[in-house]
Amino acid sequence: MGITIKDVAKLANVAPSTVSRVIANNPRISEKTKEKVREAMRELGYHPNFIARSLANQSTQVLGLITPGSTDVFFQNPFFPTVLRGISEAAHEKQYAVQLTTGQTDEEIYEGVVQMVQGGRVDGVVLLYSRVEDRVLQYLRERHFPFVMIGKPYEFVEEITHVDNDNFRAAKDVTEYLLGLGHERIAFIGGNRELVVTVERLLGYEKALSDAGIALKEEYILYEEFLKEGGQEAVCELLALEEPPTALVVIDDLMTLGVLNTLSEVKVKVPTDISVVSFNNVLFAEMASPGITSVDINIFDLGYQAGKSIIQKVENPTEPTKRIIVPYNIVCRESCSKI
Amino acid sequence: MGITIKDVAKLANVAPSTVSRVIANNPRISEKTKEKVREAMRELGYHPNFIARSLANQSTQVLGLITPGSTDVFFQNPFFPTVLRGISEAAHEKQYAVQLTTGQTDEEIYEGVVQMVQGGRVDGVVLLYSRVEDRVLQYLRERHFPFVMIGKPYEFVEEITHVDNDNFRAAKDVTEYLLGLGHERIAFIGGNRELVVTVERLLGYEKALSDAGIALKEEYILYEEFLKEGGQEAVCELLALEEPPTALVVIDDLMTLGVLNTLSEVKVKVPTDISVVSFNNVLFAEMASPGITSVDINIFDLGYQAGKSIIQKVENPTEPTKRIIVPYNIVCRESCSKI
DNA sequence: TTGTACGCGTTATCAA
DNA sequence: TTGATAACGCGTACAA
Repeated sequence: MGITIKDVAKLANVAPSTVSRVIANNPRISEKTKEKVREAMRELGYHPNFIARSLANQSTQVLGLITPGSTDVFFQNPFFPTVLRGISEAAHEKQYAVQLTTGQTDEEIYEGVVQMVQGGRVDGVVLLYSRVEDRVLQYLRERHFPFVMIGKPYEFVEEITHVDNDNFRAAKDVTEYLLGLGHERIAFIGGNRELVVTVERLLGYEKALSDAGIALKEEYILYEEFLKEGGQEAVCELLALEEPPTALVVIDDLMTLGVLNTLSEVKVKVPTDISVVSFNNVLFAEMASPGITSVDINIFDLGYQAGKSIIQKVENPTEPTKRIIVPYNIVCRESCSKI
Repeated sequence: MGITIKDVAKLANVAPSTVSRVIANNPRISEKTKEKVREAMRELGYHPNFIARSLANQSTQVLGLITPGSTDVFFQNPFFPTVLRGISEAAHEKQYAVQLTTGQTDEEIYEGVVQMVQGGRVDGVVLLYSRVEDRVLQYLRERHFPFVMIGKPYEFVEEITHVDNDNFRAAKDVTEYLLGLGHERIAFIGGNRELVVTVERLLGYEKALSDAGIALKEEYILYEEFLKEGGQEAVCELLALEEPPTALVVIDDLMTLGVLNTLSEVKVKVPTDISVVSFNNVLFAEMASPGITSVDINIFDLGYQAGKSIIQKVENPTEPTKRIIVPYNIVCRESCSKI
């Protein structure tokens, strides 16, 4: 079908291997033949066949991205396109292509990863999430397949290259910010408790409270799905309490949107009646009314660093384990006030 | 490195070709040897190598997705993850993998497509947008490379398989809806005018007005970027008019978010002072306050159908050109009222 | 500096 | 029903 190295070789009157070397810009080829070969390539409109190259090289120049099961939820969150853009940019810089897993359920995704990996479709993968006892992670570790993770590993922190924020501190910071405003009844609305990010932020929240000498209340700690519906449910539960909180730490802007919605429905005013801080600072943190005070975790950078790291690892297998902490900063808007 | 067909063959005491046939479930192999081979595969944990298979087959089982240049804008819109999910699901059903282009600028994307296509990385591609005089489209057509498009082709409508809504009618419908509410001064806020979707919806808007005997006003037709900032700018311009509109047709929910924001800043009330209808019905059409009356274009289905179509085309090159029209429906919320 | 020959892991054709 | 053997397009030792 397509133009191959042989066609070029014939036209340029050289051996196929010479053409191959010209493509690789091998210094041991004379400038003269290089030019001759390049001319032939141009004339024929030659483009190297990646598949054949991959087979010969045992390397594909493709990165695999692994989303958590329940892709529908994950994709809905603006977090996803933003990390994707970050990874994509890093990939582009180094001429890597990017492939996605396609399953919906955990099982499908797992199968997809096995196919990607064992099928030799990708040189390395990036895990877009971190959860407790993850089968995919375990598999990748067992096979010693190159990967990096976005988020903090649940186990083997020292052995897994990962890109993360200091979520513990971030959560501690925002909780202290609320404490500083005079709040004492502060609730925490987390996501799925199997996600490490939930755990880390919860720990930060708890630390801030205990440092301040405030007892933790079990009924102030909720875990919901990473959706606006999650936020809605949480609010209902909290408002039903006999001593409802005066401030909320919500783990994700999307959930916060649900929170704000429900609050406005039941005529609870933000921030006068209740203060809210959130995480991720995606687009609608700004667009919501009131604007949401949110921790900007630099999602793009998370992706970009992860992309760079996995490529380094692929190209240099002896690359040491790394932990990259991306800075965060709190963006204050109108969702908090003194008590 | 990995386990190959040869290892399996050796263990099962058959020829490599036999193993290959077992994998393909070739009916001319006896059940007995099939079982023997499968046992060996299990024992060794064999997984077929896609790269080798691709080379032999001249087919990769990979679909390429092509985003428009200015990926940053495109990715911000919830439209993207949703189509992606649709395509992804179709791909998964047929065991296809999905690869993304990675460039930012038009030029980079174009180069990426050429690499994908000529490099033999993908069997077919889906264009996630439709614009006037698109270089990528032209390239794909010239090479007779299998592709489908989401949106209506600018040219050669009969020759390009595409998945689209009837945007003309949808825009006409919503405009007539506003007319029915008594509005006569209706403005249109479009996206980039090179995008076919902008053109189609504009035509629908114009038709509705002219059918109603209302003269078009040039100053009521604006083109902005597909971002909330676009919506903001548009509003400023419109409000500066000596006869500002009483209703707006906005081409995208994200822009509408900007519109609402700006309106609320300048204390113009929706829907009492001005009515707004929008398109796409993404998550925050519902979450905005007031809720946005928006045309649900079934984004997921757009993607799913496109995925199915490109796979059909790849697997059967003689497949006739198709045009798939995905139905839409108007979701009424609180952003419109009688004048 | 360049050419020859083989291997990468499959599939497919042709014999047996 | 199965086994040799030749592709698929490229990279690379080894030879020249």
